[in-house]
Amino acid sequence: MARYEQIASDLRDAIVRGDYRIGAQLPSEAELALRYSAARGTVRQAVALLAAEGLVGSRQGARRIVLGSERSQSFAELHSFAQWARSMGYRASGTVLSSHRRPCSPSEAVRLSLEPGEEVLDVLRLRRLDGDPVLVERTVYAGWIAPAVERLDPDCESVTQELYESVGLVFAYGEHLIDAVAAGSEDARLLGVRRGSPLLRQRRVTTTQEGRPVESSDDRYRAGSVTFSIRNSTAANPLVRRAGD
Amino acid sequence: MARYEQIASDLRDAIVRGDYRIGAQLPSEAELALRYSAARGTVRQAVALLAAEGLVGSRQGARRIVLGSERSQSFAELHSFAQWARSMGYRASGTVLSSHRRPCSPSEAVRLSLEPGEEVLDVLRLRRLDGDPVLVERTVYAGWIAPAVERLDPDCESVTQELYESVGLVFAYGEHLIDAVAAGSEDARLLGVRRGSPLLRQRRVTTTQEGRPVESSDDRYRAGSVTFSIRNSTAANPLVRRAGD
DNA sequence: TAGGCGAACTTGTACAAACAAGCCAGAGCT
DNA sequence: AGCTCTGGCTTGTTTGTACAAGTTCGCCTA
Repeated sequence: MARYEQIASDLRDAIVRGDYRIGAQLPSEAELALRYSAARGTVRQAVALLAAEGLVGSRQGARRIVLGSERSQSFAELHSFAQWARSMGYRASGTVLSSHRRPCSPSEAVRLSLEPGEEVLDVLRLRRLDGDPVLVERTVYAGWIAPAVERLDPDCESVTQELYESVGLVFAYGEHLIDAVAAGSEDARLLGVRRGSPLLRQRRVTTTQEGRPVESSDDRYRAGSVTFSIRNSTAANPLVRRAGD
Repeated sequence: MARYEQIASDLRDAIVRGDYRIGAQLPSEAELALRYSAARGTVRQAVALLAAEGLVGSRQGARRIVLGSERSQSFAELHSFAQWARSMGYRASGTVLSSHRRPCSPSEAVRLSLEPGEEVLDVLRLRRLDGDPVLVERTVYAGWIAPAVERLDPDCESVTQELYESVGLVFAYGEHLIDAVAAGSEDARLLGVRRGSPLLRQRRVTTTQEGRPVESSDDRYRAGSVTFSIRNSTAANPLVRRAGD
């Protein structure tokens, strides 16, 4: 673990613990540098990390202030339903309802950087939290990873983790589109809600460290089961609004 | 504009223009430093900016790669419906349907850092895109900003901009919770959809540069009108999943 | 008392240097 | 052909320095 990560971690703990309340000022960079016997640049990297997490804000000339005190989860926990559920104290389970290969559509070819007509693997999964159906996942995997996905246990808890352990695949980057849709008849049946009831939809494309697209997925959460949370600032602006389709 | 912002801007333009395709490698830091006659640290700040936007990814030892090629909007455009709409080429309008003062509830007192029972301003707005009703906004403003809000034109296009011009108020930080809900009868009537149809809900709390909460809002978008988009990576992880409520 | 001014403090930007750690391709070997 | 290994390249981390730019607060003055 790098020095700046240690410092960030230490400060984060202090904030989460309540040593610095929301709205309070953080010590100056010079003071922190002295306290941790590090150069000012190193301290800046540490607080930049906290700023990116939305825990602290800063303005030139004024002390940094604490904006929030909740620990945000790691990328792995965002990406993997199972890992997220576990960290929140839930018991996650899931079932593969169907899985078959087919040629990719033109739009999928673009999204996954495939040749037109190349083969993909289409998987439908139902995911549960503490036994309750919560999420319908329709995932399209690029052909090159399909064999590894097909070898997975149909009731496998964490696909992300299994793929890492079996073939060393790491999900490194993701793009997410979030909107609301009405439940179709299949969605409704699987999630145990009425047709037309609201679902939170997350469409995502995930790529490896090398930038190679792995999967494209359409995930639909039962309303009320899951909320997405984002902190932003004039400096860091990850969340973007788009016109619908 | 800082040197590193110029460099970032230049690289961003090149990516958006297509000089570097998705999946292609960026020049090395040393080469960029030479090209721009800047120190390596300055170049690193520039590419860190692009990485935060999700345009490029990086791994130690290997050249940086291009992940996306779409320009993402600024914070102002995220926060202000009107500014976002304008940048996308839409015509935004809006109407205040009701506006009244009342004592704040205990939960609002916590969210807005108010004393229990302190006065707040409750505003209901309907927003349109090219004339079509798209968004119902239920906003609670902290008492100290209420007079300025009440002075606004009821059909004011951009609240954010007006508040900046009239009292110099800047929205600097925001926390957003995104989920899906069914339209209530009021929502349905205002948006012209059926009761129970899906809406994309964005609850947010916005604060000033000093970390002082200004407003807490419950915004409901008609399904299909707006999509939220986020890029993330193992390094930068702004988006977080939460259990419902 | 209200306002203006300035000094001290704090964060932002930029440069330079050095070493660590990981990636990759080509040389060389089996 | 296929494998290993090594050297060069590239990004990551840390330190130190200097100056720019914005904030804060006390002091002085009108």
